[in-house]
Amino acid sequence: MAVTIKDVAKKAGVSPSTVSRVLSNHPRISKETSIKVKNIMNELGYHSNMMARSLVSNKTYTLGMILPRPAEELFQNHFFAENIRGITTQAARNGYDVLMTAGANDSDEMEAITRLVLGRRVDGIILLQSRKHDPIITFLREHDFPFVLIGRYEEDPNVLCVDNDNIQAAFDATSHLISQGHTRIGFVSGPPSLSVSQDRLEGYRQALAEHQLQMKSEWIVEGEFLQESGYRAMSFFMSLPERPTALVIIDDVVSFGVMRGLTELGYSVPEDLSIIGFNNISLTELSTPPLSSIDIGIYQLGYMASQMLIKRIQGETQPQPRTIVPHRLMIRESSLHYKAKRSGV
Amino acid sequence: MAVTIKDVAKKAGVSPSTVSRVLSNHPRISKETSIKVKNIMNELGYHSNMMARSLVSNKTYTLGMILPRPAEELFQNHFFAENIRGITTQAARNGYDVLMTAGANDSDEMEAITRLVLGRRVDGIILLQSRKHDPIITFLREHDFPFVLIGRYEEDPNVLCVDNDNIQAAFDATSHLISQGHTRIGFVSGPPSLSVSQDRLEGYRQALAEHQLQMKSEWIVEGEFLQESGYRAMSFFMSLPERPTALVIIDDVVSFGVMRGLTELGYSVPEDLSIIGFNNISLTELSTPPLSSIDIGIYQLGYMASQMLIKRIQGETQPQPRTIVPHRLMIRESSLHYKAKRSGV
DNA sequence: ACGGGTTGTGCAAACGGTTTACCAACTGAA
DNA sequence: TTCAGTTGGTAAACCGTTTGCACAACCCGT
Repeated sequence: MAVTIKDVAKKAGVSPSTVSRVLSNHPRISKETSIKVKNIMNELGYHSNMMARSLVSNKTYTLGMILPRPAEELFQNHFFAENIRGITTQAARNGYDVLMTAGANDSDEMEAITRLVLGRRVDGIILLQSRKHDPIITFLREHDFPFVLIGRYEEDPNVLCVDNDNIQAAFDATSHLISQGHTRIGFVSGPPSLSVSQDRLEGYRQALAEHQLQMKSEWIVEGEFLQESGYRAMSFFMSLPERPTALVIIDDVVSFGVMRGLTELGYSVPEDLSIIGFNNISLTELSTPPLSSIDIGIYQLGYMASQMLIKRIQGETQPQPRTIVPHRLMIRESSLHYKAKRSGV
Repeated sequence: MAVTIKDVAKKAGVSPSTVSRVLSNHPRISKETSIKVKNIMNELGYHSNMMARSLVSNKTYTLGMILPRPAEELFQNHFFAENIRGITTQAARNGYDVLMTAGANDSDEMEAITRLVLGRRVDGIILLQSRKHDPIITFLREHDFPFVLIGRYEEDPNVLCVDNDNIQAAFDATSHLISQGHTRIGFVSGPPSLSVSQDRLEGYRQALAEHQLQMKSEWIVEGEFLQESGYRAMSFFMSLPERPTALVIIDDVVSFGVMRGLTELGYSVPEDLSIIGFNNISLTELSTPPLSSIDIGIYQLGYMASQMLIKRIQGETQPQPRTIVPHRLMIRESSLHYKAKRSGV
């Protein structure tokens, strides 16, 4: 049905091997033959069959990933979309495609990975998340299969991964609030088991320490990456005899919960409470007031992961296993003008 | 390196063909042999090579799609993420994976499609968008290659597609406002060239007509799917001598522009102006007040598209080429209690 | 005991490429 | 003239599966 290398060969009066060599720019093919064959290829509309090519070359030019299961977190959709855009764009630039597969549960997922790896469907894998002692990572390491993790894997420092410097990011966010004149700053954290929570808390600590500011344990609360957590944290803070005047908040969605609660209680942002969140989701610009946030470069995370993986596949060794994607402060209304009001302007 | 069908055959003392038949549950393989071979497969950790299998069977069990290029519209990320989740989940249920590829420009994209189709990398394609007289669609039809479009294609009624009933959706949104006691209802539209804009406007018209309500052309404004468009529309409406008391707005992001503008001018939603948007993006719940919206079932759109495509690939004929995904009214604060305030409650 | 239908399995030819080994013809230097 | 070294190309093996055809062994009714 489809036109094969043999059809081209026959029409050009050469052998299939010659056509193959033309395709791969083999040095020992004459200019003349090459041009002749290429013309015939165009004429016949030849396009090489990737399956056949993969079979013999053992390369698929495909990166695999598994679709993260729908998480409760609102942030997920944004992260997922931006991330995949970064991954796919970079892959495309290097001639790779991205294969996505889904699993309804853990064993499904494991089976999917097995299928991709052992079935030789992909050349490498990008993981969008990991658990402690992740069996998927164990599997991939055992088979010495190329993969890159977005995030970080405590158990094994040799795992290739790309991540943010969350300590520094929180440090910067906190410092920004300090620079706005705040001295009483609280922190709304996520689940304490997550390394993001730990790292951001640490950055917050360091910034306060550097400026010799008071750090009260009651100004640190933990929650989920949900709006409700923000709402609850806000209620708590506002009930304190000595309130913070600004908050560093683990995630934008949580920040929205805080903002909403404040509005309901008749307080205003940033005058009564200045806030800054993390992740810079698109809604930050739309809220009233617009929310200051740390942009963690989600697209870039995907982009770099893709790049690292392709290098790894092609045998380049990485100088170090971890790549850090820089973050950016996106300062908006929610964390500005505090001083202005205080000083009566 | 990897364990092949031959290794299994050798160890089991049978021929490769027998192993292959065990794999495909061929009826004429004895229970005995089947079990023996299966044991050996487990023992050796055998997994069949998809490339080889595809080569001979001419099936890849893969659906292809091209990554939409970053659009200006905020809504895109949410749509993309939900959509792909639907597509991939349904695909996985049927044993298919999804291959994503990206193109930086039109010709890139065309080349990518060619690669997937002619290179026999996928069994079918899902298109997330289309242009008028889309060359990609022309190409696919010419090659009689299975594909499904999310959206609709005016030029060819035979194209398989899945879409919403936007006329009905806008009808329902408008009717809802009417049921809340509004009689002066405006419409904020998108680019008039898009069929979404046309259809939603039509639904709005029909609802007003059914209730014999006044339809003033100055109560209909066009814009982009951007916040600014909403802001501008709002300014315009509020400057009119005879203002609408409620708005049907083509998109949630636009609605946020309206809400923000109203807040800035000291008006309040829904008391001064009730609004309802489309698409039900996640922020709708987070805004103050929460925004009423029409949920167009984005996940479902992807899910159905995937299903249609797989059926088409497997040779099932569809009763009709278009599938309509039902929409749902998500009523929130922004379009409620209008009457209540009017009557002084 | 014999032919005809099942059953269970092996052989070998695809599928569409790549790649190794090999060869013929042409250089050019000794 | 001869021999070694290029240059341009062919033939055949191979990648891992599937599958049509052949065939032996059995089962059953006559």
